[in-house]
Amino acid sequence: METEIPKVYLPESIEHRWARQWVAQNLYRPADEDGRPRFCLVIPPPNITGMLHMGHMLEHTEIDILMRWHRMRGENVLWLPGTDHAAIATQMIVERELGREALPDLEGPQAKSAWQREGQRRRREMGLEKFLARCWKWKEENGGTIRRQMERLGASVDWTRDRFTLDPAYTRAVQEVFIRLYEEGLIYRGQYIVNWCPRCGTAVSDLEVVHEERQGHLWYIRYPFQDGQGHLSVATTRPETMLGDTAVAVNPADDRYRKALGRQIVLPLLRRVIPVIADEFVDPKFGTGAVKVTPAHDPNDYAISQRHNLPRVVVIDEHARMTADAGEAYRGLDRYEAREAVVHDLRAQGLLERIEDYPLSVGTCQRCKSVIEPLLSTQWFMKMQPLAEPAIRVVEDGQVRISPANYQKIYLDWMYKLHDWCISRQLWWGHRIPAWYCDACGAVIVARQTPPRCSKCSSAPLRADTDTLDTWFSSGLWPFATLGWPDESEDLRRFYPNDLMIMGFDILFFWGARMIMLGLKFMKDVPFRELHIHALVRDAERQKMSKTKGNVLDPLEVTEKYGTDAVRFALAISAAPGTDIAFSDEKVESYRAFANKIWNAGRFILMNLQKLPEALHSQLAQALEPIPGLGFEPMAAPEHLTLVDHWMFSRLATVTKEMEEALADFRFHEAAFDIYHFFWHEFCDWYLEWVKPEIARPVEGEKAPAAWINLARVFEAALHLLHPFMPFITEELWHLLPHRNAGPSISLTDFKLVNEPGADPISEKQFEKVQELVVTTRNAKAEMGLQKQKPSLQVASEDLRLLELFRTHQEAILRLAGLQAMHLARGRLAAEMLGVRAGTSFDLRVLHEEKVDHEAERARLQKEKQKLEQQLAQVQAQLSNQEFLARAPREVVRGAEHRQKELTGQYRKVVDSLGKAG
RNA sequence: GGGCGAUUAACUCAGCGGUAGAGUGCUACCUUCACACGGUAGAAGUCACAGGUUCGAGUCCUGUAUCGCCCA
Repeated sequence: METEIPKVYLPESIEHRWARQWVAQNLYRPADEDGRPRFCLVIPPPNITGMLHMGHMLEHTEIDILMRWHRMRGENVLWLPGTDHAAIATQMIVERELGREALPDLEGPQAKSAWQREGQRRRREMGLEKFLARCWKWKEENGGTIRRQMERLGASVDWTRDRFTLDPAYTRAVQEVFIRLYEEGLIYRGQYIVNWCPRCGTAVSDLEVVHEERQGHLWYIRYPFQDGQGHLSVATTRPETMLGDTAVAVNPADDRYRKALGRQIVLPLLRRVIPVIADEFVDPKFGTGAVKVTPAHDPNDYAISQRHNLPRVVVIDEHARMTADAGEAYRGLDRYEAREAVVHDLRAQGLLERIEDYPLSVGTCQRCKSVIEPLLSTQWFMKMQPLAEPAIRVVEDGQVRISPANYQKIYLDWMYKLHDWCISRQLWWGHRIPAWYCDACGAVIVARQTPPRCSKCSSAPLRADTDTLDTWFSSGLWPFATLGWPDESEDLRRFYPNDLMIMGFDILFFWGARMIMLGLKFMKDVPFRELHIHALVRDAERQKMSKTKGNVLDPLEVTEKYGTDAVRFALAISAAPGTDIAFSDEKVESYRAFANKIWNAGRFILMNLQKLPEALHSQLAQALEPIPGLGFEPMAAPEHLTLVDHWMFSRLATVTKEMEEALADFRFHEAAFDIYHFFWHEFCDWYLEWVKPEIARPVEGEKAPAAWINLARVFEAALHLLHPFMPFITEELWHLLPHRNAGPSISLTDFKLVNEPGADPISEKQFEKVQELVVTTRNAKAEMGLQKQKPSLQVASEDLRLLELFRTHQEAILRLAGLQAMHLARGRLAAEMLGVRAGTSFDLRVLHEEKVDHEAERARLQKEKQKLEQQLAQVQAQLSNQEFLARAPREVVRGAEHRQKELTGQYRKVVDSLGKAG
């Protein structure tokens, strides 16, 4: 029968098909409650504006591996997908679209910001309702990208539970949380300095400000005393803010300024009279030790103003332009134009003492990179202290395990010094703050429904708050709001707390911390038992991937090129906890080769299977099923198991257990390496090669040969171990095998993963001896240039059982080592014969007729001698050390003695041979 | 300024008290009927540096250097 299985694995020919089927069949919707343990993880929701990047691909690969692993263990698994409305990002995109429609002819680098400005203008023109309709339209048309990408990559999520943070049900949860926190006094409204982005036109939280080191200046300005007697010099990085100064402050302990305290100063340019005050906050070492105080434009100065009851003069507005209070000369200027004008005017008046270069850290908007303006503004805040305390406790006492462990410390450090969180945003796309204002009496009313009139003075109508909530506010509820909260839903009961959360470090505080705080607050329990932080994917040069650098890889593109499984495997095997991943094409190529290897192993088995009589297929099908409670123990009767079978099943059991332990600890790289090594270098290189003749031989009769049953069983088990890492290729191969009750997917078949009693160390040791014989022989043949020949071999050993072992497996040894015949004899081989090799417990000699290259042989022996001398010196030093003998554990000493004996034997042999060869 | 992490083969990284490892690359040989995205064999490392603890240190401690990240 002709094979139709291609020689080279072509992922593109199968992946799309399986991806579609998995979704169409709702394969990953968890079953109704049936007594099995459940395993639940909710996705860290990607932005609707986004596309999947390599970070997502790594995140989803890690999650998917664990989901599939747990599913095969027979657990009822829910991986809940969804997306985040991404307020600022979405609004920016839609505004830019509006701007582009209005100014279609613009081009060049300036176009973007012009469109943005025009779009903002048009947004206000069209009003809230129309703008939101436009956003929803954008979402419907573009927001599905992530979902399509996830489907393509085979993420085993339950699409029937897909969630979006602006879903009506989710919105209700957000409102409910706001109202309850407000009623408890944990949310309040007030006037404070906030981080204001002049371009986005909204307040942002501390976390959304990115600090950048920039080269700036320190301007030293003279502030004359009112009495005309001298001046104070103050240093500032932002001279334009002097227009809002309402004091000069010095440290009370600073003797230099003792006499200045209490005196009045005339603020240059504006001629406002301001006092000199003493405040502990002032650092005497900064600048001159005297600092200007600008309460409306600096958070520290604001704090000083509270302590000293200073006025607050706003001189910069929400567009970063100077206000009327900045003085007629500067009114309307941009903050940087104002800086130049102020410096110019000060210099003209002789008040600019000097300018120094000064590196400073500038806060920029995470979203649009504009320089953040600290602005005095009325906003809504969440009190963090009462929420943070329990969230600290659950991590400290291990109710939430954060891994890798060093992130636990980072989390705690951040939590200890948490400030109140500014949660209101001057954006339209998002969750409206459920607050209304009575202009008649000034009352603030927070309510679930629009109140018809003021609850205090009964005036009507009321003015609705136009602000929305920080997007991260809604994501903080994700682990329970996605499951139906505030209703006491079935899902909530079943799946909360989630078992696990996997996210990138960049959102540990944005999401991780807030999920823990809000989960504890509203569910009275942690949101997840474990929080795992995955690595960062960098490019091949270890550079961070970024759009500006142009080194961003599109996972879909890489995937189409090499196959999803290869990319997943490359990511998984590189994902050592705590290390970033340097991702390169070469790396993926090598795991594409692995996929190809798997494919061809399958191809070999399937091609030979096709030659078997149909009747035997059902017997093999039986062999492909796990034994309940035992998993993939060998099924054939013991008398049908050869050494290589015992060895293989033992390795299978050990590798399974190692993978289980590695995955439980998020050591994806180890689990991936374990199966890689097992499949390629044990299953393919040894087992498959060993049983090849049995498999290729035509079978007659009614009974499937034991070799076939064992091989089919090991291969089936290996496919299961590979499946979480490489779902597509394993799915395809699995369906080509003759299963009795084939289900829709390998991922839904139970696989008993831990199989502890399966290990068989005695068989492993024996097989290793055979391997040593084969490898040593190949090595000797290669060294003598006899690769193409089939020489005979002499083997000698004092160990009769070893000789018996070799005799039993003579056929395979001859074939694998490329020999014609093997002569076994008791004893050792005389070293003076050329071509003798000493193994640890046997000698061998390749018999050959060709002339040996004496020079090469001598060089090899010299080198061998040197190496052995070195190793011997090491062991002897150890064994001659009385302290070592006295204090080291006995098995270590015994190991050293054994090693010394072996090395000495080998060394003598080499020296003898050298004498002969020289 | 405060904190954290890294430094191991040409490259990318594991290993974290008891004989230095892998993948890629490199060298030689092999187109043998699963696979050249393959097979067989091989070469390749003062484990950043300096002290210390220990019978024994890539592995633990201290310091130094270089690089990276986070926070202010």
